[in-house]
Amino acid sequence: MPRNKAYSEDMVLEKAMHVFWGKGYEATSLRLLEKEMGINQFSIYSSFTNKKNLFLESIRKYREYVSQNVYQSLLKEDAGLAELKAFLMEKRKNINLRGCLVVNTAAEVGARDQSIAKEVNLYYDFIRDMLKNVLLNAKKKGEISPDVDVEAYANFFLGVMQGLSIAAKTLDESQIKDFISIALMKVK
Amino acid sequence: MPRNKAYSEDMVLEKAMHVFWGKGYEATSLRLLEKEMGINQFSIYSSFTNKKNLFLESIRKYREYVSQNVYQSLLKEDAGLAELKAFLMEKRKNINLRGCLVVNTAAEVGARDQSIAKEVNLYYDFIRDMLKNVLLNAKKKGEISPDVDVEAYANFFLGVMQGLSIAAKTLDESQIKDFISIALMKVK
DNA sequence: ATGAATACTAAACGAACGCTTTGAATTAAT
DNA sequence: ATTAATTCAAAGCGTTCGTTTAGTATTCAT
Repeated sequence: MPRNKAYSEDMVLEKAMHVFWGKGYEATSLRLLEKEMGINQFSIYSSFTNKKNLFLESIRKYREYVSQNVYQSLLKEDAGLAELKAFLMEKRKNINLRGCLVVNTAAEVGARDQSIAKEVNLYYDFIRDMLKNVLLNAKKKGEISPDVDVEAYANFFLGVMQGLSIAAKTLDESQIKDFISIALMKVK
Repeated sequence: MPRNKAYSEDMVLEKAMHVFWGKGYEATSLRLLEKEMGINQFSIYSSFTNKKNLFLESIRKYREYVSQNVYQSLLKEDAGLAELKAFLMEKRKNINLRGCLVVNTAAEVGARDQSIAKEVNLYYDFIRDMLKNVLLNAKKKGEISPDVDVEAYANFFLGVMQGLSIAAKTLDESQIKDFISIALMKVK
């Protein structure tokens, strides 16, 4: 009986994610979302309840997005130190002025909103797990010493990536190169 | 002839800085500033022109504030590696949930507003210069090898501090300790 | 074809926004 | 005392905010 939706919720969600990524939570208005998502406010609310929930879903979508478009090489089952080095070295020249949606969110919203903070933590758990797997593989391959503390180094590179997201907005390419090169010297 | 101001512009500016530090630029309303600064909107505008200019002046004030309350040990003429280690190690337990005003600003506003971006850059020049001086002193004292690239390591620690500001909002103390400890390894 | 259910457009809601103006209160030199 | 300058509290400017409502269009089982 019902009429069919004229849009894909998944596709308009990805568009919303890009808007939040570029402008942040507060500065993104529903009028802009309406324009960029290509559907009107009624549809936004009927599909995503309200602005905050749309934002929360955008963060989840972002995790999916970066898995496929940013971290794909590090998420390969057997990715090791070589992949980590290649990733960071390539990242520093291909800097994204929008930084990282989750870092931006942590900075903007911080711990002020619990549901958002929770989503941020889930994202970092995901990145940390990925890094732990990479370091474990590096050990197996003999790329790093067998007595490297994997958990500690995962937290180190997580911190480096957080710094990199800010540095990408404020430093120039050669300064970022310094940062990455020295960070990579810490592990062997 | 004129009546005297009932408030100190410098003191209300510092109060404004703390509000922006805690809430960010967009989320801080003039009504809240009015309340926290203890003066009314007319006075805010007659002293600081408009919200954006008040924000710019708050960033400048922040530089002055951290010089006296955060980085004082590193700004001492002869501060070296020992001071840097002590600073980072102490910072990791005394984490500030507000993070760093300038990192928050970089994440929130990014390069969208030129006058704000310029103020952000000035702040990082200041931090980088401080770090360069620390590393130069460390060389003189023999705490690090004479062929350490001071410029590069200054950029490295700048990146670490940017990461630390985000980590302070998202990671727990032991994870931050991992980050800092490894960052400090092998500066020599 | 009809009826029930859902999707869509467009307009509008009250509240809050950044910002400006008004007018009375206060000051200090004349 | 008068006068000119300045401060301050309060109200109000037009705009935009997130959200909702009304009314119309579309779909599909009967």
